Amino acid sequence: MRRDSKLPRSFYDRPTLTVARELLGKHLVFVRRGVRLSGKIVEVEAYIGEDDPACHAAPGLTRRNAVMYGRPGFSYVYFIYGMYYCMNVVTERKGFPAAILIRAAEPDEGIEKMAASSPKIVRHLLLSGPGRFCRSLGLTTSHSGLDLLGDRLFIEDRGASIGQLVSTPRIGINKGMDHQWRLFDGSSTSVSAQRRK
DNA sequence: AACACGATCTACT
DNA sequence: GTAGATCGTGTTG
Repeated sequence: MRRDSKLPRSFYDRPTLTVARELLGKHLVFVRRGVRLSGKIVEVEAYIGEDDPACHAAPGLTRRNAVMYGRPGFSYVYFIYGMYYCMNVVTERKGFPAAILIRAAEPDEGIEKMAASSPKIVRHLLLSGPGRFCRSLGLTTSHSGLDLLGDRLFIEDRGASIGQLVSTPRIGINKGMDHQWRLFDGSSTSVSAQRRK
């Protein structure tokens, strides 16, 4: 596709909620073994600073969350529950820990490859849910800390739009429930399971 | 060195 | 609706 549509560093170097809102409708691309795998982002969650109790940076700087304290526009992938990976996009200036969890996308390029990684998952749900998203794409902690302005993992603006912006509390956490920092496209059938308010 | 738990998903009742 | 899988990470001793 068009290489000039790759999002610039300045896109990520802004308030996290602004970046999160604008990430919806953009296409995330992962080049695996020279093959493009991609999907249109339809669901994200924002984790902002050490004062956000649900953010991995709440305990302060550690080996694991270090990339969140770095420059914006890098990937942060972590391992959870002994078997899943979750991918985030680092935002805001160097020194301020914040990131956006990619929770779901609508499969686009490389759907057959994704299906091979996640057999018996319906097409439109191959990238639905943070764990499945990484599983279907083949993303692991070895892909953490990658520059999203590089050629292996990046996000493109293809001018796509989303149906309807919806915000709810974040899922799967027991702290920081006072914020509506989960954003998704209410008209997409690829958004992860729980849709309650 | 030992321990409790987690930004999840699937299978099963 | 709920339990089980399965292990890196941060904390405590």
